[in-house]
Amino acid sequence: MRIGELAERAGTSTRTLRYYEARGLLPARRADNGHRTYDEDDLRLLREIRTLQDFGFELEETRPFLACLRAGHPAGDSCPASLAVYRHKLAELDDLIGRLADVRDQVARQLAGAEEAAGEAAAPRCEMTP
Amino acid sequence: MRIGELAERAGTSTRTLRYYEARGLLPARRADNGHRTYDEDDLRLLREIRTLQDFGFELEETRPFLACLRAGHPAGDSCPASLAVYRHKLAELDDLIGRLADVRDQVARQLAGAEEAAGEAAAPRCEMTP
DNA sequence: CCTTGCCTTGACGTCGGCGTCAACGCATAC
DNA sequence: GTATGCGTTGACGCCGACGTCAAGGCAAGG
Repeated sequence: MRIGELAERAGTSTRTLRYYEARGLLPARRADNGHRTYDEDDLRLLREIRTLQDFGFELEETRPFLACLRAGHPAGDSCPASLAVYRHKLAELDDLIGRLADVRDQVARQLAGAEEAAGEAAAPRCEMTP
Repeated sequence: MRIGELAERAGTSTRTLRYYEARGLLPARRADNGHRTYDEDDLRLLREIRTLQDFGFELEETRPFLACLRAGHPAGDSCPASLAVYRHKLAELDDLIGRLADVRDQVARQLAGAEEAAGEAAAPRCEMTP
């Protein structure tokens, strides 16, 4: 399988595959004419990368999962190093979500306060009106 | 007040102030020798920018708040355009937090599944042991 | 006179994950 | 012969908010 076919089957681009190879994530064998050659295992590895990417993992963080698959394990997360990445990402997500929730509440309060101030300006001294 | 003093009083850098001027956010008057000159109002505007930046607002999104202050309003969020930015950011945050929460749960499930698989491999057929 | 310290403009570097273009080769189909 | 369609490498562009360095000016103090 050449680069174009692999890209299409994985729903990505040839540029992406060359980039992964340059980063050492997904090295390719070469045909006599210099063309990159891939097999079904490469497709599995590529899909592992893409899945993790969709979850927000950085490329570097996918390495343990790839190593795990290459070592013959049934899944990319069958190895301790992969689990460590999971835990790290989980902590990262919890922290981020927490901070975003704080910001969200502060913005909501600012908005509520500003809306109230605008309402008072539009209809002042109306606290007792129904 | 010159650029260095303003930067220090706002807890930022001179580079940042020049950047804001280049973007048209915080223009400066000039002294005879070409040095930028700022006053207390500029400090207020700058603090408004920094506060919003800390909340994750983009620089472009701070413009309505600055215009509001320049128009003489008591707060940057005393104007409808600012409230619109608040609401937009709020929706953005809710969306982002929701998607991150989804990812978080999926990662957590993956982790749980992988840990269970690893546990079974280490101590197989132990469902009945206490 | 010379150093120190503030200021000026201009321009390149950073980070991640590619997109996009250039210029080229090789092979098959017409 | 040539048009089409695959592949190759190299290199610059993008996004946002600056950091950092270069080269220079100008004023006060020793």
